[in-house]
Order: sequence, then structure tokens, then C-alpha cells
Amino acid sequence: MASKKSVSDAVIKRLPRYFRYLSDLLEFGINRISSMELSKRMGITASQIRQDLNCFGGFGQQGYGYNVESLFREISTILGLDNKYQTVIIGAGHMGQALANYSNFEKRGYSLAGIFDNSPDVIGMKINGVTVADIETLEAFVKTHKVDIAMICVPYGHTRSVAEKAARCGIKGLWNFSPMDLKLNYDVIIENVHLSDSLMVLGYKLNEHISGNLPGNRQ
Amino acid sequence: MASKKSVSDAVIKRLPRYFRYLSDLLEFGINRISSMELSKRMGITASQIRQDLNCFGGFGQQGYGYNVESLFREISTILGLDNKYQTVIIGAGHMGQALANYSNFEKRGYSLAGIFDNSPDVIGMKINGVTVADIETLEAFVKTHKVDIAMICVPYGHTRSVAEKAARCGIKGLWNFSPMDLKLNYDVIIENVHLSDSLMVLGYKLNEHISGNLPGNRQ
DNA sequence: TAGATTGTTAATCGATTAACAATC
DNA sequence: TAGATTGTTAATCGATTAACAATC
Repeated sequence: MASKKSVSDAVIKRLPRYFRYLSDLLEFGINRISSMELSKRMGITASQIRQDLNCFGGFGQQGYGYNVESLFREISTILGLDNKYQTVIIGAGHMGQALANYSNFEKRGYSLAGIFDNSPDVIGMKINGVTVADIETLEAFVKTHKVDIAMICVPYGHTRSVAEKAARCGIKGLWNFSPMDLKLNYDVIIENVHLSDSLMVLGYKLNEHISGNLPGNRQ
Repeated sequence: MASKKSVSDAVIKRLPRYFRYLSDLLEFGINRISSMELSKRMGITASQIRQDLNCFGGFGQQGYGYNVESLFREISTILGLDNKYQTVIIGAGHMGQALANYSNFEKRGYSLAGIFDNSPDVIGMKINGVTVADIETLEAFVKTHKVDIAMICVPYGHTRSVAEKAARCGIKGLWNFSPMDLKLNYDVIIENVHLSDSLMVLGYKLNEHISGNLPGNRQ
């Protein structure tokens, strides 16, 4: 219950990056790294790395640096990757199907428990071993399966109502793929993925680049 | 050639949000809005809106506010949505197929010119009207089609080499879906989409939430 | 021990917010 | 004109970077 002071969003968003770089280091068989060396690889300052990590604990050792394996485990724990999450996909269109086939998530502890849709065209279809069920059966499903996260891949117009349905069922995490900033009057955590926003940013930078004002990211 | 002072990344990333909210306002038939009113809708300060917009020009009118339609057009122009972009998808797996079927992009001026893969299993297949071609034919294709953006949806291990191939062909924008921070020694703009990072952030916040320290985003 | 590198405090920088004169 | 709201400058806040004493 001791409420530790909350960590800033900027730091939280960097955690998966640390996770990835440490994972790579492990693969390379490197078992010790200094903040200085890691900073060179990641393209951020050593200071920032030490500050970030010290939000969660003193994982290093003076004069030595960080043990890659133990730091990797710490970051994994912080990110909650030791936990198992049950997920469902709502919307079995192209994006839903792509997510259902994404094996990376399973590897990180996010396992796919169900897929739901409202269209008879896809209900009953099997995607990556999971049969698409009628969205009307979601509530009953959640009652028996303890679902943590709903990945929402329905068309724009259905997003809010589907998200509310999921929240009402007691699902606590929503991963929203519609181009809207989903906010609900429920006690849920929402993470928005805005692919079209990302593409527009790319387009903007491309224009800036072509119009000759700004450099690309040659390094 | 007059190099205007460059706009911060934080502002650039908000542009697509403005675009979306203005687009909604248009749909609602609202044709005038003050920074105050828009700030309430978007959940940011009116000050920030005025500061952001004034990076690009004085689009408002004292005593009146902003004309929604003209502001929408300005933002569209800033984002380069008046331009037509030719895109190719590299990697015709599930994610590549999902992107190929995303009609939103077409609507915003990003048109799909080709899909490439290295697997005989998918080469020749038709996705949303576009036939998957052999990746070996990419260079010849780019020579005749002026491709602006490559959407890279190949497995992790192939990402760097495929990205380099695209850059060598002269493609200036890369949209990378692999969980790595792609950096190349080419003069290209790279935008990384890290779905697994986003999911991990959701997982982190879910944990924080459950362990009782932090509020969800009830509003 | 001497050298290296952390954890942490202090300084700097940039982004956000507040305030208000300009002006429609 | 009076009222409203912008554009813009100044103040504040938070995040990043630098510095260094602690310590392995």
C-alpha cells in the first residue's frame, strides 16, 4: 500500500526499449555492460539510463556496471512480463487476424484466449487455432476465463460501444487500434495505437526532408 | 530555401491529433471553434493549442477563434496530405496483408503501388487488388514507379537487409514494423511502429493499476 | 589499493502553461 | 464600441544532462 512516487510516462515508454536492447545483449553473449557502453548503443545519454533505472532500484554496481542478465530480469519484472495475461481480440478483420498470428506476444506472456466478432461471415472461423466466437458471448466468456486485455480491432464506428462492452465485462486493459482517443467512464487502462498518426508523421517528415530544410536520420 | 526554425517532435506528433479532432468537428457540422473549446475536447490546454498552431502560422482570428474548415485544410497541408504518396509493402505476411487492406491510408493520399515478398508461397497472390511480386523485382519496380514509402513487415531477422535494399533503391521513407530501432547509413526517414512496446506499456500500467498505487484513466 | 562506474544531487534545457497586449 | 479570443512574451514546470561523492 506504500505508494511509491509515480514514474513519468517518458521513462515508462523507454522501458520496452531497454528490454529489447538487453535482450539483444544477452543474445550476443554479453554479460556485463556499463551505462556508458549501453548509451552508445541506444543513442541516449548514460545519465538518462542511470536516472531511468534508479526509478526502480539500484541495479548496478559501482566500478563494474550492470550485469546484463540480472538487469534484463529486473526490467522484465518491472514490465510485468513474469505475469501471464489472458487476451481477447475483438474484431476478426485483417488487423485482428494479424494480431492473432503475432507469435511475439505469446512469447512475452500474452496469450490469446478468444477472438470475437459480430459477423456471421467470420464467426466459427479458426485463426491460429482459436475459433472466432459471437461477440454476444463475450460476457459469458469473460466470466469463466479471467480476461485481462481486449485488443480492439473493429471499425471506427463500433469502437466506443465495443470498448464499453469490454469494460462492463470487467476487462481492465484495452488496446485500441481505432484512430480515436478512446476514453471511457470506466476504471480501465487504455493504450491507443494510432497507425495512421504514425504514417502521417512519416509523411510530414518526408516533406520537410524533401523541401530541403531538415536532415534525414543518417547517422 | 529559407530554413524556418524546426518544429519540435512533441508538436509534430500532435498534428495528426489535431487533424482527427478537426475532421470530427467538420463531420459534426461545427464550423467555428475557439482554442478554449477545442482544448476541452482534446484534453490539452488552450495555450498549447495556440502555441502549436503558431509554429506554422496565424490561423485564427482574434475575437472569433478558428474556422474549422480552413484550419483543417491548413493542418492537412502541413501534414502533406495534399500530396500523393506511392507506397509499397515489403513482406506479405499477416501484418503486410492487414496494411494492404487498410482503406484509411488510400483515403489520405497514400496509395499502394506494390507488394513484395521472397516466398513463392505468396508471390503471385492478389491482396486487395495488388499482386504480390518477387522482392528481387523491387529495384526495377521503383525505377518505373517513383515509390515514396516502403512499409516493412518482414520478420525481425530480415528487417535490416530489406530496409537497406529499399533505401538503396532510392525509397526515402521507411515505415518499420519490426521490434528494432532501425537506423541506416542512408539518407532516409524512418518511422518505427513498435506494437510489442505498446503492449508492454499497457501491461506495465495494468500492473501498477492492480497493485493499487495509481489510478486508471477514468475521467 | 587504485580505477572504474554507479547512485544521486545540482544545473541546464526545453516544453508547457499563464498572462496580457493586440486586434478582430 | 465592447467583448472575445488570438498571437506572443514571460513564468513555470518537468525532463534531461552534467557533475561528483560514494563505493565496489
